[in-house]
Amino acid sequence: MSETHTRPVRGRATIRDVAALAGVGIKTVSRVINHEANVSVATREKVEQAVVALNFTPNQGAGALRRGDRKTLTLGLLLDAVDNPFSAAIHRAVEGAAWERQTAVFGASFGDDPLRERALVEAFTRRRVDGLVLTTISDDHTYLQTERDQGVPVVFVDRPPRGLDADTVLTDNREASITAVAHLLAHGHRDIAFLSDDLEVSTARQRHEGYRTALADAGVVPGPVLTGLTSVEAAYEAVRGLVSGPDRPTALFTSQNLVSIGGIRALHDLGLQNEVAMVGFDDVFLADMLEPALTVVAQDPAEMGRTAAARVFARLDGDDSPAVTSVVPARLVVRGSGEIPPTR
Amino acid sequence: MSETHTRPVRGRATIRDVAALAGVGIKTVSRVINHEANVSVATREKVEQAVVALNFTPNQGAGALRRGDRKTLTLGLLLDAVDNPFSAAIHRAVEGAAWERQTAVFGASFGDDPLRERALVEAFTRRRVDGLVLTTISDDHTYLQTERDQGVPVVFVDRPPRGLDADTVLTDNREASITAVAHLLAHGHRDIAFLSDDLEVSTARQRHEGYRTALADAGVVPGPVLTGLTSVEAAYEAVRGLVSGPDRPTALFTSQNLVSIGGIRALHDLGLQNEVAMVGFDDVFLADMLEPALTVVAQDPAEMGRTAAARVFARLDGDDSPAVTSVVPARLVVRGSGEIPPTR
DNA sequence: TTGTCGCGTGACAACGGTGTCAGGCTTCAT
DNA sequence: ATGAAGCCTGACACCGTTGTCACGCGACAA
Repeated sequence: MSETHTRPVRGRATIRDVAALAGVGIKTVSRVINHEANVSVATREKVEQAVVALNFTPNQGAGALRRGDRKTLTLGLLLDAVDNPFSAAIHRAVEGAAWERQTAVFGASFGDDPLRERALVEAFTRRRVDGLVLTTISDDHTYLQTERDQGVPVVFVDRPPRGLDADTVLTDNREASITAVAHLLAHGHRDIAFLSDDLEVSTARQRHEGYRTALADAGVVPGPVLTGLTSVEAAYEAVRGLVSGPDRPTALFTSQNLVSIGGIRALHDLGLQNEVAMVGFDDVFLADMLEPALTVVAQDPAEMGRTAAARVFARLDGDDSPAVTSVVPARLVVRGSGEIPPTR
Repeated sequence: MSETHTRPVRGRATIRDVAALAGVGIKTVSRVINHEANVSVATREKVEQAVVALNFTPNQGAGALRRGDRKTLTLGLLLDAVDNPFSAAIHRAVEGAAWERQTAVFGASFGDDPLRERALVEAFTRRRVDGLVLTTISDDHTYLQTERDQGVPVVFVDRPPRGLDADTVLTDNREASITAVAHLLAHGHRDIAFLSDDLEVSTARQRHEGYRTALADAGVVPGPVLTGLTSVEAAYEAVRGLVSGPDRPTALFTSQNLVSIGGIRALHDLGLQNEVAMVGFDDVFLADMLEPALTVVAQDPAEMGRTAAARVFARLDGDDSPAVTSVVPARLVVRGSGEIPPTR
């Protein structure tokens, strides 16, 4: 036992301080805090007392550095925005799954900025996260190949990767949109507008495709298509303009939650909420309390998050089968706004 | 220059690999990646090329271990639930502020569980976060004193600490509740019910206190008080029972966002939404689109998050003035439900 | 008795970086 | 010519932990 070690007055206790106080070697302390075998009961108790007395908390970063597996018990989660309800539901699910594996989650928002997406991934890399769960905005994900080469599993949620073959968790946006539009068609609508955020985003493209497919299958001519609506305000103005004209469509398919909210506001302000039918993509809080209540195709973000987390951890546990794409079903929630008959 | 170092085939490039490839010492590589002065242009370029060639990303954890300040550029953020809109808004604001300081944020939810709160703080500690921003559920925060002794700044948001003197960011719940209740009184109500989640939570207690104060100041007898409503369903049932009886109150003050939602549902289901006045605490998505639209006292969670982040970073920058409590104003948003006149 | 084995233990190197320090080389004033 | 000062550079120790290995000891079989 080394007698040279003196506990510094300030600063956090280290394993050496514990060893000195307990009168054992540092390796023995390491054994105790990691619950390894082959430590006598008496020694274990001495060490545990010293741990409590010094309020010792092991430095996980230092451990990760030395440990063979080099795991930091940390996950990077990239989201559109942590305060978007859809993203937040994914976040909660991933965090819940991670917690069971003693893993902490870095949550980060890229907003609409592909540069920030990359900067955030690099920030995660510098911190040596064990895995990445990504919603992305950039249109080329080859830059992530390096990470995968280093053994860092990458799972995409909500939007598929481009230029990279990786695990992906998606809603079938095309199919769900077909359901939404078919619902409007079944209620007699023949003039259905499509509103979405940026068509550069793959989900918006697929929803648009579903919209066109459903109409084509029914032999109906597409209605007005308004895209690039990246905020509630933009959607509000777009819908306001759209339904104010003489040839207003009889129904709207708002293909994203912020667009739906803007659309609802515009219809309410114009007193048209019972004249123009509407189906939204994504459920929103209180949608059932509106008059008319909002009919939506609801994704299941919690399930998406759970599935994504399960994929990452499966990869970390050694699953090296080919990349899989999981499709989480969406469901039509009929509430009223989608069943308004055409008025013209 | 050491010729003994060979780049391993697998695994991530280290500073040593870069040094070997560039033909310089590791310390010089360190200088380049940290943008230190006194490196010749030629050397700098050689190193930069090697960094790119090997796809080198420094291991921040390893650096933090050795560096004097010992900063991990990491923050721990504890929230009720990352998918609660109020919490999520705080999250976004903290993350935004942290990003400007190259700091990543661990976001975590404790649900309703004080044990999990402590476990999460310990998980943060093990990862040596630079600071903690906490919304809490436990009723004794003395356990955090250890962290502060180690120089980790702790800032409380939304709910004040107990048994600890620390920076705190709050809404003036008492004052905001007085505003809400005074608004109902001004519209002629004399029978106002109070509904809240658990009174063990300090915010709920203060809101209750504001309710009682406003009534006492007006010489009005308190109405029914229903507490412990910790879910939308519980609030729904409580309100349903409350307004179904013969002596139903003429107005409700629902002092938390989930309680408001349950209350709205109950009133709508009974067709009483235009008979019973209601003011909610906390704004909710789409509250302005309801009929009647919901009058609320709205907190400003984004501002709370920004303020909390500013406090943490000020402390990290050496501010050692006494703990401050910042009060973020709430504002009354008049929309309709709070202006319904008493019907009895 | 002797050898083998397993248990409990600690010395030491190593993980990937950064702080310290000293040495070689210029530059420039004395 | 001599010295002082400043720039550029790398050797080396060290941050806090875990992996490896070797050692002493008691139990037990031969």
